[in-house]
Amino acid sequence: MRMPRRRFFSASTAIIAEEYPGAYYLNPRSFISALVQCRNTHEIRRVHAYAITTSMIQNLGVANKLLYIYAGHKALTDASALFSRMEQRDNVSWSVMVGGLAKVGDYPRCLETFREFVRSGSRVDNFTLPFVLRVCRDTESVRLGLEIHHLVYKSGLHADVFVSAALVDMYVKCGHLEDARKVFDKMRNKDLVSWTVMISGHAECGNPEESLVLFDQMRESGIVPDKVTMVTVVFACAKLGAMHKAKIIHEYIEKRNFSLNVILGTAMIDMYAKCGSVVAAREIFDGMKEKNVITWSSMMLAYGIHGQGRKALELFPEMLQSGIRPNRITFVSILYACSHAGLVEEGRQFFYLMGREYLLDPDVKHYTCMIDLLGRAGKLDEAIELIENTPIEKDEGLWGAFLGACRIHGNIGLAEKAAKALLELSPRNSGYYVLLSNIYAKAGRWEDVAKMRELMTSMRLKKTPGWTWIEINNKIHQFSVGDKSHPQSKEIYEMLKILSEKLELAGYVPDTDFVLHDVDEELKAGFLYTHSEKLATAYGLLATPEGTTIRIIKNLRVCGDCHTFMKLISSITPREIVFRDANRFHHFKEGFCSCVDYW
DNA sequence: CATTTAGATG
Repeated sequence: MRMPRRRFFSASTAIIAEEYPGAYYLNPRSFISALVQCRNTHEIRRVHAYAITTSMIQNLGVANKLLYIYAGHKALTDASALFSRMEQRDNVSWSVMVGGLAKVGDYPRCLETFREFVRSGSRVDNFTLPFVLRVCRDTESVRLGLEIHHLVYKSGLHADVFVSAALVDMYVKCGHLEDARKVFDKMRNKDLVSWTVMISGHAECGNPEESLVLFDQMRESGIVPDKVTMVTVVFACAKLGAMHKAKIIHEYIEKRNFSLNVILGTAMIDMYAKCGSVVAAREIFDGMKEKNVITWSSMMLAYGIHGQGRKALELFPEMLQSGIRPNRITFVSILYACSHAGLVEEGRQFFYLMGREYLLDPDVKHYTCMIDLLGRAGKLDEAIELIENTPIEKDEGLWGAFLGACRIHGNIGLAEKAAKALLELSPRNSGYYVLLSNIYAKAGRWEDVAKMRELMTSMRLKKTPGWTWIEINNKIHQFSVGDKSHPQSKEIYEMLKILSEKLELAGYVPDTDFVLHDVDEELKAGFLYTHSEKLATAYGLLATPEGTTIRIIKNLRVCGDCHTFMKLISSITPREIVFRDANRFHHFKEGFCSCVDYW
């Protein structure tokens, strides 16, 4: 009878071999191959035990591989135990330990191990440095990053792409974009990873336009993007909100046959939603084979920011049907959708459901949605009661939502309460002073408005400059209040003049409550006419053929007067306006806005 | 025997 051929290259073989100690023929090479096939910590431990009984553990390659495999399964306790018992260690052993600790996020021990490594007199190498650089990923640890950067230069390792790419990544994660750029510019061989890190860094630090420029430069330099690059580019597009660019990126992804895996697909749902097309987002969603809880939550949020709360709610049972359990972020999306569509009862039900059915304790984000939901609906007393009775710690977002609700309903007493809390939490954020000031202005309390202004001046706070931009012919045009820098500025202002005359005939009265200063009405109206969102709208009307949807984006919340203005534009011209503000989308059509005037 | 980059939160 022919015996089946023995396969030595599997964990099970090694484990069987353990029961047959005669199987001494396993050499280090096959041992390592066997290790790679272990599926869980339990199997690794059995092979480890066998390595000890056969003395194979004395082989440094075997021991290092064991360390590596333990680390790969996040079994750092096992790895540390082995590491501390190893009689000899080389750079690989140290690197694997440092890397493993960094990966599971145990930064203190990672750093401690790295220091011990340096003290042991070993030379740091190009493998250890990228690992230890992972420890530095916030503004506090950037000092250590600088130290390591210095070490890199002293050791001459900056020539290594892995080391340089890790340095670039470190600076980006710490928010030091200029330093990242410096290292990046000096690289000789800029690799795919360092390009990708630069692209995501710019998107995260508020310059997504530069991300897209870098993406083009990367391709020009002959580097072919991979899935990860595409995710970061899609993320940049979402930040930018540029529909035209989004379509180009989408076409590129299709042309290059990138498979729509769950991460890329989810990023694209978010991109289309934030570029103003919930329909396109839904198409991506429907076309995805694999969906996880993040995919579902993103689609619900997409409906939420477009004010289509009911559709977000419809997805919930479908998600359960497909076997996905909601998590806390799913509930943030759901509650957000409820609040932006005025679905008070539904929101309440989900708020209780999350605790009762899914045993998720609502956190400050969920409370914020509830405050927003109740506040918009005018239930300010109920909202403040919820705030005062909750055991959770209240943050800026929560009080900010409440203050916003007080503004809508003109409740000065509660607004002052919210503002007091906010100014304690964040005394240097000018937005809250402005908001409170607007509330005073609306009530005609000009003395209080003046006080707020004085306070801001004495603290040297400035209003965050508002800017609005519009994408025309694949180019981005940006406007600030009173802006005259645009080459077609003259035409834009003429257009605004014509529009305002037409609108006034249609019954439009400028709502001067939205001007901070106590100046006479005519002058106030003058300020209003040059708000950045009006300039961008006027330019959109000028530069695109009739009937084209105008898509604009603002970095702050839309001004109330501009909101009225755009509603009227959509009634006197055959235009739809899709407007993204810092908070949500407004779809203006035939005189109405999808937000039903709550925002 | 080892190395870096990825998606959702008023």
